[in-house]
Amino acid sequence: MIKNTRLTHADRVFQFLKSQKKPISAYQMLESLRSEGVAAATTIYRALDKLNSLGLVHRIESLNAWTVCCGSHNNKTPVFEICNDCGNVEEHLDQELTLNINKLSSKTGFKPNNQVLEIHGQCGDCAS
Amino acid sequence: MIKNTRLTHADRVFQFLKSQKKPISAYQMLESLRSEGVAAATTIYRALDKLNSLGLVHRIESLNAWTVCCGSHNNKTPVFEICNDCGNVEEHLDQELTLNINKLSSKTGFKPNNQVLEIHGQCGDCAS
DNA sequence: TAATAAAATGTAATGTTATAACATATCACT
DNA sequence: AGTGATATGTTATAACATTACATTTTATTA
Repeated sequence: MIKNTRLTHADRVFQFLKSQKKPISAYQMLESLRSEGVAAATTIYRALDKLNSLGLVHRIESLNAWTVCCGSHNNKTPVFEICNDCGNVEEHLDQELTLNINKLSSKTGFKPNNQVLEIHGQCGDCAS
Repeated sequence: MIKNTRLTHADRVFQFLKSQKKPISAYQMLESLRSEGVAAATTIYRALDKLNSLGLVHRIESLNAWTVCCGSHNNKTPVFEICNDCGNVEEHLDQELTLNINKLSSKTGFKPNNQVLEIHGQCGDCAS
């Protein structure tokens, strides 16, 4: 008695993102998933909304693009290192950085809720 | 013999941004500066490019909007605290946080070049 | 000062990202 | 089979950003 076998477009978007090495824009996803029956931008954005609220994907604000989450965050805030040369993006979780963000917030009386930490530069591979 | 008194649209954009408390989108600037002769989006974007490369303004990636720089950074990376309630944005320079970012980078072999640090949440004023 | 080079701006079109409003289809469950 | 919930489609449009090329204005200098 198999249940919930239904494959939704959100699943397709997630599978597709997992197969990609770099962040992908919503419209790129649409083009790539048309062959699987996804017909409209709206559907992609709905899928991304859902995946995002499940913590399965991240939006990279400075790229207007999306990528899968590395796993679970354990209360650490994710930091993305984005290579200007090859376009690869790595997600990192750093305890100290997380603490310092919180420390800064308590200094300024700000209650953080969602953080965008994106570092652009050159990755180790491209530097060598 | 006065020279270089010419007021360009870049100056007008800068003046306007300085008069605003919250980040402003390019098209909002256009609407506000039409009365001063700014006629097209292109002009706004050109002005922002220039001001940005002079370090006079910042783009807030997660808002698609722009704000003046707080002053000089002294090698510290700016962090923006963005209030979800009132929309105010504060720029902070934090030594420790800057060190953390650099430390993380040296750990991962990444050469940082430009950082996007934007914290969304609730500011002190709105919390009380 | 007329000629010219450089900088600033305009115009028009288009590309890209994101959302809104409403209709329809599909699935899960009784 | 009927019903409600979820998923998807359709169409239009809003919001943000860039391109290519023409024109105007300013600064320079012969």
